[in-house]
Amino acid sequence: MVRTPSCDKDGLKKGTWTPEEDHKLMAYVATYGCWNWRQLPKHAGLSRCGKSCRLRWMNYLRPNIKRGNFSQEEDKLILQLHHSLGNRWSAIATHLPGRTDNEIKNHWHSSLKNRSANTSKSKPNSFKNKFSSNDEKKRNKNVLDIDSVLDHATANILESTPISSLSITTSSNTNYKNSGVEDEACSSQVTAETISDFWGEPFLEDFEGKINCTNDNFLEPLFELGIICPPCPNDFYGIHKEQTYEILW
DNA sequence: AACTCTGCCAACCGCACTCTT
DNA sequence: AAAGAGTGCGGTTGGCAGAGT
Repeated sequence: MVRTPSCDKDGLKKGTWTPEEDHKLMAYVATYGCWNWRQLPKHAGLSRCGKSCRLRWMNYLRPNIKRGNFSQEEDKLILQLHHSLGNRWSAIATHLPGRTDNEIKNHWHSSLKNRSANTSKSKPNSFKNKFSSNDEKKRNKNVLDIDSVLDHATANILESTPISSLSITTSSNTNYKNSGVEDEACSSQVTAETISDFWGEPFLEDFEGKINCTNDNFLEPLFELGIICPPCPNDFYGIHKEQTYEILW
């Protein structure tokens, strides 16, 4: 879980992310998107490798991440999918909205693997519910006040970017150690009044409220922030080049 | 109360794949 | 076609917290 902060040979920080680092990453991604994970930490003022930033964003900071206990339906689905897909966690995760491959993988190794083994031995009701109130408490022990993060992001947007008329609606729930905040799920809205042609750079806009994608990496955050929507709601993360996306603002 | 054991899970690592030049 | 860069994925590690003794 919590790793002792340390630095690698390049002076890049490793280990647990601090709230300050999360603030920086969220503010940067909310403003500029994740256009290049390798370059991102440098521009965001983070002493982290791009890989670490990507992992942190994908698994914890991204909007719409679902935290807390896995429901029985989710467990059942994971078991079914694992039976047919094997350890292809990312493929399994696509069937569980809001769950990350890492979370599913951890859940499998900590709980479902044994359950699966027990089931195969035909031992109905032989396992207890592993998610006691203590487990739930543990899961929620480090929840970040996402509103404060997004307030911070808004401040950064206003201070450092020329983006205008940007309206971002997002929700998330992120754990922190000793944050003292226990919201299970938070939502917030970020509004900025300035804009540049930044958002236009990676796209070819046809001025009819549509975007033709030329760079995959720019679209996902726009989906997640509710700025554009894909042609098909079920294709939220199925970003494709040469496809037209609708602008929501 | 103190110590040990165990479960959980955030984060790292290395490999594979895709894309660009 | 080959090489390099960037990204995604799955396996594994490390350490905290709670349970047990």
